Parts: sequence; structure tokens; C-alpha cells
Amino acid sequence: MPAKRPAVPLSHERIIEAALHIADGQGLRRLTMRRLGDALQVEAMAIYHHLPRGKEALMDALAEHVTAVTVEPSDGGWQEIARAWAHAGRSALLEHPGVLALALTKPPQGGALMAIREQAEQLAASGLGDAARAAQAVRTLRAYVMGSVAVEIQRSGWAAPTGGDEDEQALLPALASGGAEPPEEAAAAFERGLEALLRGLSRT
Amino acid sequence: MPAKRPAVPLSHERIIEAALHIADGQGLRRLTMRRLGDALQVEAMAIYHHLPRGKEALMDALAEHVTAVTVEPSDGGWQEIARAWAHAGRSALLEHPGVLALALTKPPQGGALMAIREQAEQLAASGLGDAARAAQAVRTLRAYVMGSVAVEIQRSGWAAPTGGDEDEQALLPALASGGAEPPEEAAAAFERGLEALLRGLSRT
DNA sequence: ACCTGAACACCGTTCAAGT
DNA sequence: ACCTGAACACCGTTCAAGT
Repeated sequence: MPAKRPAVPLSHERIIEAALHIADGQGLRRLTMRRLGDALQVEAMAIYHHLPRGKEALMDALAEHVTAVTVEPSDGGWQEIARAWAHAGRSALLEHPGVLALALTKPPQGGALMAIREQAEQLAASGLGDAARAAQAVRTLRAYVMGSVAVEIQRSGWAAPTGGDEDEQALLPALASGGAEPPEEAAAAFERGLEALLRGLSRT
Repeated sequence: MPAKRPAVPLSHERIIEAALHIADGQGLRRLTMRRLGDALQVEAMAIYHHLPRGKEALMDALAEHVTAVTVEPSDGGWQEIARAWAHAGRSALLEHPGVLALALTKPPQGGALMAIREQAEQLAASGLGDAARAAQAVRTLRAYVMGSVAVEIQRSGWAAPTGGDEDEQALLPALASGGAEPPEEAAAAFERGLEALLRGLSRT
């Protein structure tokens, strides 16, 4: 007769992966230790063996997962490097919209903190200016990236203006033709804002 | 003998106010229908009479509360108007850090949607350009404001580098002397980033 | 109209126990 | 070392009932 249950043993990575799948598919509020256990074919309590701080540790790990990005150092100018970081950051956040609230809210730890430091070092080394100037640029760029993804996710939840609801319809400006927005439009809007920001960062 | 309980009757506003107090003071995860009822000296189930969709309606209302800002139309240039909206938006979000995750994540509704439209109209009317240009500017500014507050809140939760934890300490760049940041520094960083963004928005 | 009480189907987490 | 089962103190929400 076949072995009973743990075809593949539990691991930190398998837990994170399953948790992301649930959060993205059903929403963060439905990510439950019991549901997570079910998805992993294990009793919920088994998870505590790998994540001793329980759900809090799980949340921390999820935030770090979508926020700890890496960018190969390049010999381009600082603007090119800034672009690379911005694109990498946006992609990582966008891949797992279900945990965006955590990513924007939890203090960066571990790999996320490393990413911030590396970004500052690369910008300073590529001619942006001294450490303080680079730190300010990183902060501003991070704010823009995180906020842009927030706007993008918010938009994907906008209700299309139903014919019957004239009240809502009157509120929708040119800026929002209403309803969900095609990904290319969101990407183009991100690009335009990023270029504006880089222009602003370069003058003084 | 005195009347029993409802010295002051329940109302939408009292509920929101109490909920914000709990979320800011103890965190969103501890904002519970039962705890909210306690704070209002009422059984939790009484809240459903004013918020028929229950906790979901409460969350929506909280997000709208910190996100539906107003700015008096002024005769300044578009940059001055953009500054006013950015400052108002940041202040409103910063006043209730406990519900930031909701504010950045829920699609804007009602007053929040009105705010977006008004901002676009004011910018277009004050010389920024046509409706499309104004819409792009609003989007970029909103992203920057929301992201900036996210960075600020994240920082307020940063652990100070304890002497014993050399690993974390090594990760903290010039950009993060470590530990919480004084509010004036956060405000100054916001201002510098905002000015860079406005510069970038004005060229082309 | 507004609020309560009891009930139901879930939660996170602990702890002793199994293998 | 890794997982289970039972238990505890909570959750959100429904529904009939009170005033």
C-alpha cells in the first residue's frame, strides 16, 4: 500500500508559494492557517513547526517575497539604473496583488532592506551624487513605484459604470473612462510618470 | 431611575470614529465587530443596523474617510494647486495610519472619486494642459503621495539597530541611520520629492 | 426603528501526544 | 524531527425576539 500523506515534505518555500496562491486567488482575508494547511495537505498546526511566530511570520515572509528584488549592476548612467530598479520593483509587486497591502505597510526586512541599500549604492556610484542625494532619490523612487502599483490595483477593482447608476457615472472624469484598464495603458502611464520623475530628479 | 444604555444613539459617524480609534491604536487586525461594539457601549450586532454590509461596509467607509479630501480652488498656477492636493492627501492619510492598508488598496468610491475628479479639473483649468495631460498628472501625483505615506509609515516601524544584531546593522545604509525618523525629516523628504516631481511634470 | 441573545460556522494558537 | 488531535478563546454574521 502507498505511503500515507507527506509525498513532499513541508518547507518554508512551499508554504510561501501556497500562501501567495491563496492570497492572489481569494484575497488576503481568506488566507487562513487552516486553509493554507489544506492546500499543503497537512494539518494547519504543522505550519507552526516551520514558522514559529505563526501567522505574523507568514505575513512578514510574504511581504519580503514581493519586495526583495535584485538588479544586476550595470555601467549605464544613474537614470538607466533607476529605471531598472523601478521596473523590477513594479513587476514584483504586480505579480502578487493579493499581498500588496502587506508589502506597502510592513517595514522592510532582510532581502527587502538589502534591495534598498543596493539601489542607493548603485545610484551613488553611477553619478547621481553623494550618499544623501542617492538616499533621497531611492526614497522618492520607491514611493512612486509602490504608489503606482497601488493605483493600478485600485483601478483593476473599479466598477464599470453600469448604465443604471448615473450617480457614479457622473463622477468619472476623462481620467477614468470607467471599468478596468488594459495592462498596456497602465504600463504606459507608469512609464510617463517615471520619466517625469527622473527628469525632476536630474535638475538639482 | 436613569435610562439604561444608549445615552447617545448609534450613528454612521460615531461608528467610523470609534473604528478609526481602534485601528490607529491597536492595529487593523484588532478592529473587530465585537470590540467596536464594546467601544460604542452596544452589542456588536447593533452595528449591522447602520452598516448593513457589515465589516466590508465598515472597511469601505474607513478607506473613504482618509482618502476623500477637498481643496479650495485657488487662482494660483497648476503647481501651487498640485502642492495643495498633495499636502492635503498626505495629511489625511497620515492622520490615520491604522487604515493605510485599506486606503491604498480599496478602489476609490464616493467622496474619494470626487476628489480625483476635482483635482483633475482644477489642474486642467489652471494651465497644466488638456484633460489627458491633467489625468496623467493626477495619477502620478496620487501615486507619489500614497507611496510616500507608505514609506513613512514603514519607517516608523523600523527597528532601531540594536547593538547585538550586527547583521541588521550592516544593512542600514546612510539613507537609514536606523530607528524611527523625526516627523520634520519625513516632511522634508516628502517636500523634496514633490518638488522634483513637479519639475519633471512641467517639462513636456 | 433600533437593539439584544443565542446560535452557527469558522478563526489563531497551545499543548500533549503520536511516529 | 515532524506532524496530529483536541481544546480554548475568540471571530463575523443570521435570525428570532424584545422594546
